[in-house]
Amino acid sequence: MELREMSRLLYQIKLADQRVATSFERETGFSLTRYEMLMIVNDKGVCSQSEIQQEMKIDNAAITRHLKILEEKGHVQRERNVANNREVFVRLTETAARELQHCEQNHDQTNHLIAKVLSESEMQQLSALLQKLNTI
Amino acid sequence: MELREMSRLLYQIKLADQRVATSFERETGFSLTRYEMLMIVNDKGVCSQSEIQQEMKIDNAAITRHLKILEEKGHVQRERNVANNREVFVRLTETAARELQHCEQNHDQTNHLIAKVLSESEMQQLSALLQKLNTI
DNA sequence: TATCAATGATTGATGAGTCAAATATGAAAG
DNA sequence: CTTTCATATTTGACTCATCAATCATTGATA
Repeated sequence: MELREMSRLLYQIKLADQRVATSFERETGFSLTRYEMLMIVNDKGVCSQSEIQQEMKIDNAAITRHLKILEEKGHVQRERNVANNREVFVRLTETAARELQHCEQNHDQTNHLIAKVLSESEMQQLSALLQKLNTI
Repeated sequence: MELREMSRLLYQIKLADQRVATSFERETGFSLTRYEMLMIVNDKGVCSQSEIQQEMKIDNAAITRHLKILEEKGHVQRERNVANNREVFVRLTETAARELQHCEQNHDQTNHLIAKVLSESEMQQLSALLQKLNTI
């Protein structure tokens, strides 16, 4: 593949990301990144910021800043690990846990933005291709 | 598809975008967005900023700012359209045209970051899926 | 022809990410 | 013990996007 085609393909990824992220935010009220972050905390129960960082693969600075805002909004609680004061433990607040559940329940699977343009199997295809890309 | 899976998929797109864009920049010396912008100007010969905007589908403000920098770096020239002073005409400089050609020629197709993880047909598959996503 | 709406570009404020440097704590070794 | 190194988080400076507001120009119209 020529460089020109390559750049078109990569630029398509960028556009898709932008569109899809803003649609997600409009539909759920959470930014994609923060939703993902909250779900990770939810799955783990309690975890340190670097655990979140490892799962999300974004910069630590970004993690700190998101959590600061999520804390201000009352979505998470943070406290230093008494056994290791370097670490900060993060957990969901109950209101956030409830809110996320509602989000999940209200989510109309067939009517979701993406479901309108991609079938289930296409989504799986896409996921597999992206997974390969994410090994770069 | 459940909301949780959906958010994972969308987050994969975000990560892929980030990785791929930084790799592209490392390899070519141009940011993906600016490379795309320069190639569009190259294809069109001379064009107004709003033409670029329509092709790239990013905010006009971003266009203005990129072009300002590309002009400072000597990659493009800009001048008002005398027939319509609202418009700014953009064209590549000769040095930039040469530089882009070199870029294209030096591009090692088999060894490119993405070629290492995706076959040609997978790239086409990906492109088709993204095209659908970009109709949202 | 004076006004008003539409068009094209720009600017300012904000959000989300990066990297690099700073801080704070803990662990290990002389 | 105290120095030194590693780990975890935070902060600062920067880039690239967005939206909303502004400015300049053009064209239509009353």
